[in-house]
Amino acid sequence: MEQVALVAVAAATYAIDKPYDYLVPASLAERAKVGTRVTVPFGRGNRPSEGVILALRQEESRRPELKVLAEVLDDESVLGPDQIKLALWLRERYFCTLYDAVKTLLPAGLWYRLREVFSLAVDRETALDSGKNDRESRVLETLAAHGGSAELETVKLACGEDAAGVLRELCRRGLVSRQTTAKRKISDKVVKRVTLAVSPEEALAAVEPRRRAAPLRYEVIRLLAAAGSGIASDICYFTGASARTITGLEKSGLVTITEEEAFRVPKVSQGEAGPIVLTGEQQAVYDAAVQTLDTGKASCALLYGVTGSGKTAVYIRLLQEVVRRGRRGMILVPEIALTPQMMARFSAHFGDRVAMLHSGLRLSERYDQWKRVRRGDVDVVLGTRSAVFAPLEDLGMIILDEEHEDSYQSENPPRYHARDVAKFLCAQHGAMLLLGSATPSVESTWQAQRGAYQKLILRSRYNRQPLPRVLIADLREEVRSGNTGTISAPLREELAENLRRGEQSILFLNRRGSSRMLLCGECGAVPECPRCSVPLTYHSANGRLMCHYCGHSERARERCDECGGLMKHVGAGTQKVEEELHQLFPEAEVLRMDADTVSGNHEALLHRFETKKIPILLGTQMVAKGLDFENVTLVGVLAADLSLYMDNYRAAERTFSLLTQVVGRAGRGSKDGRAVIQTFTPDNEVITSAAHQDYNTFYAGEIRIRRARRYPPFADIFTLTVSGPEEGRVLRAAAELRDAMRTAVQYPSLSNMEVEILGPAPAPVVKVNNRYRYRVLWIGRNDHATREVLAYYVRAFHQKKENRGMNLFVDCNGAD
DNA sequence: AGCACGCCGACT
DNA sequence: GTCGGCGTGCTC
Repeated sequence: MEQVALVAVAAATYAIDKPYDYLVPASLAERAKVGTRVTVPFGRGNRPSEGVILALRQEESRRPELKVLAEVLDDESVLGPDQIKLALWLRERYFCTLYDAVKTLLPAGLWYRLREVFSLAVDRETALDSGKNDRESRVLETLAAHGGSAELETVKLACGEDAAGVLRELCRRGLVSRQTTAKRKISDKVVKRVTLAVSPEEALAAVEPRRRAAPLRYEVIRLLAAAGSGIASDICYFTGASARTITGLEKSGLVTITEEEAFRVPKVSQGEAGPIVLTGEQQAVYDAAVQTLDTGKASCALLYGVTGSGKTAVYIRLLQEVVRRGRRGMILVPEIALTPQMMARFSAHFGDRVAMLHSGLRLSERYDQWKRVRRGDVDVVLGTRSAVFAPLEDLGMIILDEEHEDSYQSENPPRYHARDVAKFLCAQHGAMLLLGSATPSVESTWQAQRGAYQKLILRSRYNRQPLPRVLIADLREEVRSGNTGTISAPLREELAENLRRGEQSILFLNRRGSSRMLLCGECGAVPECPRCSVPLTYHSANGRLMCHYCGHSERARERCDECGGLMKHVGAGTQKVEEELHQLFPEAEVLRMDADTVSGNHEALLHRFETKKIPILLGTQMVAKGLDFENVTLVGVLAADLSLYMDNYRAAERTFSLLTQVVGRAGRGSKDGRAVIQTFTPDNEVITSAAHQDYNTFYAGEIRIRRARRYPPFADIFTLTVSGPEEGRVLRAAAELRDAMRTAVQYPSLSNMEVEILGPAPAPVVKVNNRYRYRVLWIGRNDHATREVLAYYVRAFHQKKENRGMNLFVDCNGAD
């Protein structure tokens, strides 16, 4: 009998991805368990690759073509049978490789980096005499210089990128041997601290002569001379240097790098743990949900609850009930930073039986939490998007709070949506999925309307506050009356009124990104990223221009590269608005909050706003969320239309949700609130219904449009993006893809899919990292048959040799 | 993707 | 003859 392992191999690309069979040698039979990570030889060159054992099989006869498992990396399985099923589902659903699927569902702290170490297999003298050409000699000398063995990366650094091929040749001749070691990528809670190894004067003197040739080295030293020492990642951020520059400085003996314990995330404060008393309405919702839960069948409910209706209390009671029934539960939130109160409440009620998983944790801490879940030490998981992969057994309920939020969709591939993953898990476990929101996604409400989801409603605000009085300011009239500014007459009056009363106001500039750029005052040139088709963003924290797409960074110049004119700052416009406010109300202090003024601690800024009673807070997107101030009685939306006319089917939904949230901010305290919405389209139904906090009207209008235009939920939109370095080839390949798919959907077997294929069209940002991107849209149904067809085309695309150097990826109902 | 194998021209 | 360029096809 032979033992055979089915392995998901990291080196397998999408086109050739499948479980590969490997022979388990007797020496590894004990440790090679399902769900353990392994290394295997792969491809013609048998280069070592990571993998995960998906299954084991006993076979009668020996298959001589099978290769043998090289190593087992884990002592215990890291992947349970449920998770293997989930990985298979992820692959099918998001067009990624098995291994990528496995990787997304394991915590990042668990990952190993493979290192290849090459050693001289003969004595030093023989080795140094054996080089057949210059390249071989250099490699052998490098190995000798490193005491006989060195990592592949080290050799590449010294001898160039082709060192790998030379080393292979030397291995074949028996001069060099290769070992593969697995090393923990993230070991513990440590950060790298960089300290000057010599006096600041000496260090500066050392780098000064080569200041022109090696400006980054100079900048790093200058920073360290001023600061003494710093964390490596911070130094890279402020100077634009790479990690390599810093290791280079270490080699030159100018700095030392030490690892030190990173500070821990502050402990969650304990909240009140008294029993939760539900209101009549909350109780009714709770009862209905428990009834559904007790059927033990997979189900989904939509909890529509206006802001302040006490959804969290219902969540906690339901999860307590799930736990009481011997099952476990999960609650997902869009962004943990905004819900410290929720974390406090959960730890108060579930104590150490709750695990918190979110981006604020260090990798090792996340790993620790994950291990607690896997051991079965917790009943409830609270976390952000990726927490949906926490390996909870006996799952009884998953709650998605604010289910309409975009952050539930991953922004890097595989671009899973936590709601869809949760739905799959609930189906597997016979669990209940509860979606909560004050402005549910149109898709979810549609499912509730047609009866596929249970409908649960919380109508009344907890402390019975009246809704704010909303005024819509018509910006067209302002233009007609000669007001060229951004503050309309009605908003001006309300602001003056608030200043008189000593109450606070929040002004909201509804614009994404909140970025600033530079613009030449003379010729109008805007510095663009050399690799992407976007303007560079100005960061005042380090005085540099940076690209948000590829990470390119350069020093900001005072004068234009083209004409020598003085550069001006332009931006999301908060600064312009700030100036205007100063002119209108010279005596009033204005607190501006955008990416530029915040730099990481918006809590401190908000605290100042609250305690110092600063009259006006002006900000971008970030002021819309999680703010709750007693003394704020006026909220102004400066340009409600801005997010409305985006090229995306969800623009209306997002705008409605945003406006509703912002308007809801006014008058959370005891005083009456007002809101002013400035718009060029005062009759637009999205804006008027948001002003009245009228979800039903918004929904009725929006679902009509979606039906007419065949947008989700009436169809699913697959985006197939072709990318590559040459625009012409990318465009041609995309057009060919479109033609091939159009032909295919006319086949009788596929013609019932009712598919529409559009494109190619350039992606919103056509060039990223020197790669052009064009898209083809497939509008149809996201069902198994369709995914099979699309998977076929993705595979075919990668197999075509004309498409070398190009890539194709698929996304369904994506965010942009 | 990454690698070996094979086929062809240039050169000792 | 043989070194090395690139085109082709496979990965348990």
